Amino acid sequence: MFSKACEHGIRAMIYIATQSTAGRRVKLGDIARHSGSPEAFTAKVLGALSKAGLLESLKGPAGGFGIDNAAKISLKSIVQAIDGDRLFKGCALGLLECDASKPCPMHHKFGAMRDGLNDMLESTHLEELATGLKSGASFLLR
Amino acid sequence: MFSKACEHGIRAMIYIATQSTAGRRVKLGDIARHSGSPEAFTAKVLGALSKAGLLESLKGPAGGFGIDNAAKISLKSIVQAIDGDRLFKGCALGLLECDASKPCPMHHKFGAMRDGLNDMLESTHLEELATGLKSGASFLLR
DNA sequence: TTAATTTAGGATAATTTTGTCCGAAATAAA
DNA sequence: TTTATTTCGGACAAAATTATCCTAAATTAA
Repeated sequence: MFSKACEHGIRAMIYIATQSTAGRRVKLGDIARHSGSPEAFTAKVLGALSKAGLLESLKGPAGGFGIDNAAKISLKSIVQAIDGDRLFKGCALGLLECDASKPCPMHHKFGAMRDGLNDMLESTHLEELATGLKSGASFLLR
Repeated sequence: MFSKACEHGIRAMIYIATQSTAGRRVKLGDIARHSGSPEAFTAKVLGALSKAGLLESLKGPAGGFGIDNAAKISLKSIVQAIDGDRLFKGCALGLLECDASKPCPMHHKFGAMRDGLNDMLESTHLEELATGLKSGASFLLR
């Protein structure tokens, strides 16, 4: 469903969100450890998320990554920043073009499902996921 | 969402279904041409589907591939034969284990969406897709 | 039996994705 | 200023996926 890069990215973002009270920064090593992702690869993904404006980063001692508006960051924005639009706009059967006027055989059946995915990702924000994680209702490492 | 192999496989199966009246066989070259897939790679995928019992194949002149129960072949059975269970059982965030008793932060939100996907793939059968294609309501090449 | 046709399957190649390594740049503190 | 720390970014490596090639095996027909 999501690429590995995206899975790493989402997990990292959720962890960062749990730690980002009052502009506090989290270091890459911490993030990788607590989100179960390889450090160097996570750095790449966080770079993309930072470039997309979903994350603040600062170099040097006392530097690190931080999120200050977790309530406004949707899962969709993260997925889009990493995996692009393929999940939201691409044809289920891989046709280069596919729309209601000249649909692939799965187009209509797929549409409803995709709308559901889209709604879910748009309406889910980092803050609620971070809250669940902090409260012990959910987990990042298994 | 689906792997390329799976996209090729579904397209090929739909085309074969449109041609499979009364035990008629379709040749690989035909299938590849009409479903817009690379021939040799499609051969691999069809091999897997044949091994899974979703498809009959016969060697030699007058040989080829055929489907005789398109009404009973669901999209899900095709996806499972090629991509396995990852889409239906894997954790959205890539955790090795993830269930309601110790869920990842996305587990519950993801569940509803996945159920929708599962239902759609289970309730959609080759026959109806082939019918749509034959009638000109949908297309395989673009 | 021989020849032609067609799938099966293994080896190999190309591409993409995933992941690592390392030096440069920035920043803060001593 | 120097040193330590940390992200940034490019090059590189490994693994998975996608795709091709070629020979063998099966089957049909001449």
